[in-house]
Amino acid sequence: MTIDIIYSKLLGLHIEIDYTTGLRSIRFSKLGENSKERKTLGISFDLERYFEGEMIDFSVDLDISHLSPFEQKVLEETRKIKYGRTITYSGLAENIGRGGPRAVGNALGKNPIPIIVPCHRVVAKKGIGGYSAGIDIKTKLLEFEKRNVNNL
DNA sequence: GACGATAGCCCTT
DNA sequence: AAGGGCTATCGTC
Repeated sequence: MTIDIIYSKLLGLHIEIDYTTGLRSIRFSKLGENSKERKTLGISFDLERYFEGEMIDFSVDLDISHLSPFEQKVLEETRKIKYGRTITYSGLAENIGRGGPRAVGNALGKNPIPIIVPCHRVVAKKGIGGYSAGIDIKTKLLEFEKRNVNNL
C-alpha cells in the first residue's frame, strides 16, 4: 500500500492518494501549507498536472471491488463525463438505466475517489447539488474547469 | 422502515 | 420569478 501526498494551490489543501492494487481513495486533508509532498505514483503527477490547469483524462485502475454493484456502476458512468462538462443526477440515472436521481446522489456521496471519478461534474437539475467534501470545493473545481476550457 | 449530494408539482408572495 | 412545502422515487443500512 502506498500513500502519496500532493498540495493543491487551487484548493489550498493537501490531497492524500491511497493506492494498493488500484487507486483506493483520495482524501482532502488540511495540513499546513509547508507540509511535505510525496510523489511516487503516476497518478500523483497526473493530479498535479490537473491542478495546474491541464485538461487531463485520468486513466488509472480503480480498486472499488468492495463497493456495491450499483455504486460501481455509478462511478463508472461518472468517469465518462468529459472535462468541463456536467450532467444531472437524473441524467446519470438514465444513462445507467437503473436507479433514480436520489439513489445516484447517495452513491456519489460515498465516492471514495473524488476528482479522478469526477463527481463534482454531477449537478442537480436546479442548482449545484451537494458535495461530501464541502460545496466550496465543488464550486471551485467547476469554475476552474470552465475557466480552462474557455481559455482554449 | 428511515434516510439522502433529487425532481416535480402546487402553492404563495 | 423565486422560494417553500409536499411527495414520489430508489438503493443502502
